[in-house]
Amino acid sequence: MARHREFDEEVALAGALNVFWKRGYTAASMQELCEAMGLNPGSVYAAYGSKHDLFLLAMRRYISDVTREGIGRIEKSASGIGGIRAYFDYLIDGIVAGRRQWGCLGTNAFMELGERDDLVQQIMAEHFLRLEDAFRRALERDPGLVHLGQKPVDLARYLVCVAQGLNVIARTSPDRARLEGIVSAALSACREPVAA
Amino acid sequence: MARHREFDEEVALAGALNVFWKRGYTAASMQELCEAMGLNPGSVYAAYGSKHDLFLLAMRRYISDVTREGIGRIEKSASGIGGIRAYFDYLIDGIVAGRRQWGCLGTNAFMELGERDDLVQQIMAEHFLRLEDAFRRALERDPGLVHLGQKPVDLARYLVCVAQGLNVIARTSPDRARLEGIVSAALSACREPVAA
DNA sequence: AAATTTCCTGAATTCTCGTTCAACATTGCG
DNA sequence: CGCAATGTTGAACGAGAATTCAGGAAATTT
Repeated sequence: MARHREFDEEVALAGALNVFWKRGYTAASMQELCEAMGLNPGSVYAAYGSKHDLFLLAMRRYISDVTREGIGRIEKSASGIGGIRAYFDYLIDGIVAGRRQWGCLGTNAFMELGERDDLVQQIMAEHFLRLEDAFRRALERDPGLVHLGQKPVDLARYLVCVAQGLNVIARTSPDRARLEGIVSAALSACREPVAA
Repeated sequence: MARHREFDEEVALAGALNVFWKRGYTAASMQELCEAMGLNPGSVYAAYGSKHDLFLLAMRRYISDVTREGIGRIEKSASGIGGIRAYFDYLIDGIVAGRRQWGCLGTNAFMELGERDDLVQQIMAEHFLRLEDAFRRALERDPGLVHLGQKPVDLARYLVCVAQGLNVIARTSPDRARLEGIVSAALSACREPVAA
C-alpha cells in the first residue's frame, strides 16, 4: 500500500558493476556510482544497504554470469581439450572486445580486498575451485591425452593460473595475436606427446 | 650548515614498502605509513614529497630488487630451462616463506592503479618486457628444445603470464606442493617431446 | 478523496584522508 | 657563543568520502 520502485534494480546494478569493474572498489565513489545507476544516494542506500553490500551483489552477479558463460563452455563441449580452448577463446574475445579490458572484476576485487574482506576471499576461492573442477573433468574426458606426465589435478590448477595471468595481461594491450600465442603455448602443455 | 636527517632513508622506505605491499596504495593511510616508517608526517613530506612519490620510490626499489634477484637467476644459469625453473623456484620460495604472501607489489599496483597511473603502467610494461626477454633468451639458449611447435617469443610471453597467475594464486594458500604442481605443469610446455 | 505508507530528492553530517605549517630542536659557521 | 639553515614535531586544515535524514511526491487502501 505505497509507492513502488521507479528504477529497474537490474539495470542500476549493471551500472554499478561497470563502475566497480573499471575503477575498483575503493576508487569507485558513491557519486560515480549514483551517476552510473541514475539514482540519488538515498535510493541506493534504501535499496542496497551500503556501498559494500552493493559491491558484493554486483560481484556475485558478475561471477554468476562468468560461470554460466565461461565454465558453461567447458562443460558443453564434447571434446575436453576443445572445451578448454573454448573457455580461453571466450576470455580472449572479452579482452579484445573491451568487455574485459579491465581484467576480471572478481580477480581485481580479490587482489584489492582479498586480504581484508573474507567474503571476497571466499567467493573467489569457490570460483577458483569451480573452474579447477571444470578443467579437471574436461581433461579426464579426453583419455587419449598423456599430459606429458602431469596429473590432471595439477594441469587443472595450472590452467586456472594461466587464466588469472591472462586477466593481468589483459590490462596491458588487448592484442589478439599476442593473447592467442600465449594460450596456444599454454595449451601445448595439455597435448599428447609427439614424436621427436 | 644545518641539521641532518635523523633517520635512515632506506630503512624508512623499506617500512613504507611493506605497508604498500600488504595493503595496496589507496588503502595504505599516511598514518599507517608514518608508523611503519617511524616518522611524523612532516618528515615524510619533507623527505619524499607526497604519498604518490613515496609509493613510486618504493615500487621502483621493489622492482629493481626483484629484477636483480629473479631475472638474475634466469640469466646466471647455464641451462636455459634450468634458469627458468630457478626463477619459478624463487617465486614459490617467496610465496611459501610469506615474503610474497601478498603477491607481487608491482602486479598489485598494476591491477589497482594501472588504468589511472601512467607511471605505474609504464614501470610494469618495462618489467614485463624485461622478464619476457630473459625468458626468451633462456629458451633460445637450449637449442635442443623443440617447444612442441611453439615460437620462443610466444613461450616467453606465456611464461610471463604464468608468473602473473602465480602472483594471483599466491593470495589463496601458500601451499608448496600445489604451487610446484602448477609450475611443473607449466614447464612441461617447454620440454622436449617424449615418445608416446 | 483522504489517509497512510513507501519512495525519491539532495542538502547536511560526520569522518577520515592527504597535506601543510608554525613552533621548537639541532647542527654548522663565523 | 650567536646566527643561519635545516630537520622534527604534531596539531590544524581543507577536501572529499560514505552515509543520513527531513521534506516533498507518488501510489495503495479505505
